[in-house]
Amino acid sequence: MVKSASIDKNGIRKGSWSIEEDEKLRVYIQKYGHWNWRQLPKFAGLSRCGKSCRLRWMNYLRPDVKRGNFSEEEDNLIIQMHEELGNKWSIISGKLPGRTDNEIKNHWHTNLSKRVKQNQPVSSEVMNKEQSSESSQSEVIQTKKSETDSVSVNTPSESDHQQKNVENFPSSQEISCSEFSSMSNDSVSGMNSVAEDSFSSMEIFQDSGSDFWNLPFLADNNYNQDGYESLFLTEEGYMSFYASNYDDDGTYWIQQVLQELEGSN
DNA sequence: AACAGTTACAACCGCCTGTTA
DNA sequence: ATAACAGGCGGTTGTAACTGT
Repeated sequence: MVKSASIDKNGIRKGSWSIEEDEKLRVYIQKYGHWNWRQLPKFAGLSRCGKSCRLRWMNYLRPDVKRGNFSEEEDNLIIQMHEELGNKWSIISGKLPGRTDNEIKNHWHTNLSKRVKQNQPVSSEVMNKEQSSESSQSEVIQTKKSETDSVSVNTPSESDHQQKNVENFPSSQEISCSEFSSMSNDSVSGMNSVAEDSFSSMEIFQDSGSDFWNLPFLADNNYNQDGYESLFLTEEGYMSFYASNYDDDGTYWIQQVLQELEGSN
């Protein structure tokens, strides 16, 4: 269901993400945050462009991403908001905690747009039928996914690899922002050396004039120290940010939004 | 069982906007 | 004022999985 992995002419991996890549990205962001998407893949040891990393995190790896079938309330809200706003998926996703714009967009194109075209009233009977058949499928997918996730976490070689990458960065608990901003070049080059293992052929990118999103962070010394000052978000702070934006199933928010929409009509 | 058609969704691409120097 | 950068958005594509014949 995903694009097969490939490597483009610049040595950038494209296509489906492997479990190892997911784990590298997840571990890195949970530890350091996404301080700079362009530079992140290098420090995380990923042969991906920053844009690809951002998308993977936002649409798949983020801890608050809710997966599985859409509830009737969610469907109704999407249809109603799409009537009002059109294809403003990011705004719509903002009203559906745990749902990404990509997911909503896909769901719209594969299910809801047809339903709307056919002018089918959203009958709860039909919905329940559909959902029960859908859920049986998605449950299988979910089970498979969670299985692979747990396997990846427990793979020793995988965790060793992550450990290797992460160890070279000072932990967020170990170093303050001010301390880091005055880090020695040795420390920084130590970090760079991590990525150099993965990007030893970085020179090939230097003559590329393509869009910056497609390029991994070039191994130069002109790093922006200011940028690093916001690097070390604590994991707790990061997680609490997300946690504060949604409740368990998002039902409360959906009710609120539906009320708002009804009120504005 | 084999093949064709359809569906679902992860991922890519190009463009736009906001920020910064 | 403006150019470059960084992040974000929406449209589209590719393909695994599913369904029908």
